[in-house]
Amino acid sequence: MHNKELLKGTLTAIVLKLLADHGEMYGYELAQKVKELSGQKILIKDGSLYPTLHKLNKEGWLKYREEHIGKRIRKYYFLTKAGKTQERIESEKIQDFIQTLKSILFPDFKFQLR
Amino acid sequence: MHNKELLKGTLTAIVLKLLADHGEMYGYELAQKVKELSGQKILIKDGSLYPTLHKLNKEGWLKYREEHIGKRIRKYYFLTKAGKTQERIESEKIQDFIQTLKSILFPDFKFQLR
DNA sequence: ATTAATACCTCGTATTATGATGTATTGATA
DNA sequence: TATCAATACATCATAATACGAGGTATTAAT
Repeated sequence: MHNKELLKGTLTAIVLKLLADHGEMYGYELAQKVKELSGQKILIKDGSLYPTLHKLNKEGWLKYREEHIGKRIRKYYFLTKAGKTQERIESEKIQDFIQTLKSILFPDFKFQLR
Repeated sequence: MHNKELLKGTLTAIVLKLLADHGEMYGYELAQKVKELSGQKILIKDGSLYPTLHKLNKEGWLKYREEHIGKRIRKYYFLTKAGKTQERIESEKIQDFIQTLKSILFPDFKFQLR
């Protein structure tokens, strides 16, 4: 994504959504999935991802279990009950945001269905 | 808009787009128009608007003429040639951003037309 | 007379993704 | 076997940007 500022406020929703869709995932895997789904346009950096995962964990929206792959550690994150609720809230927020943005930037399509 | 962070990076595009659509407008009018078009969801604050207008002016994307309404001053802003070009660039960026976001958050609608 | 709306402005603050930096393992390849 | 890319985690200072707080002043409404 060329303009980094546009991504502000979206990372929480993205992480919650991916975990909702794919069950448990580890950090590196999440970043790869975002890259894949976005057609290499959104490249989540570790500097963003890990602090976000820690924050969401602190909020009580996700937990993790550690898995030892050889000598390497993976932390598989999964949504809590509260996290599943929050995922719906966040997704709705983004959808509403998109609609609102469109109403200003593309007002010609005022009556589009989605 | 509930989440302020989501608006980050959109204000430039919004201002350029409104001026492209409506010709010259003054600051206060721009804020009102955004409020109206967004169904009162986006309330641009003076603390954001005026610095942005000054920045865009500095970039050479818009100029203004002053009009004296009684003892009150209005600054009517309008796009320069460069500003019109930039407006298209910014709008495209936002549209691309929206598509990319959708591809992650609403992947079910992968083949939607818009 | 008082208040809300209009109309402009500046500056410090909060938020958040990133860049820089670090540690370490594993797989590929020359 | 040495080197490099990819994997996998982490922390912290920085940059960008909308906002809040504060300011000045005019005009319309009550």
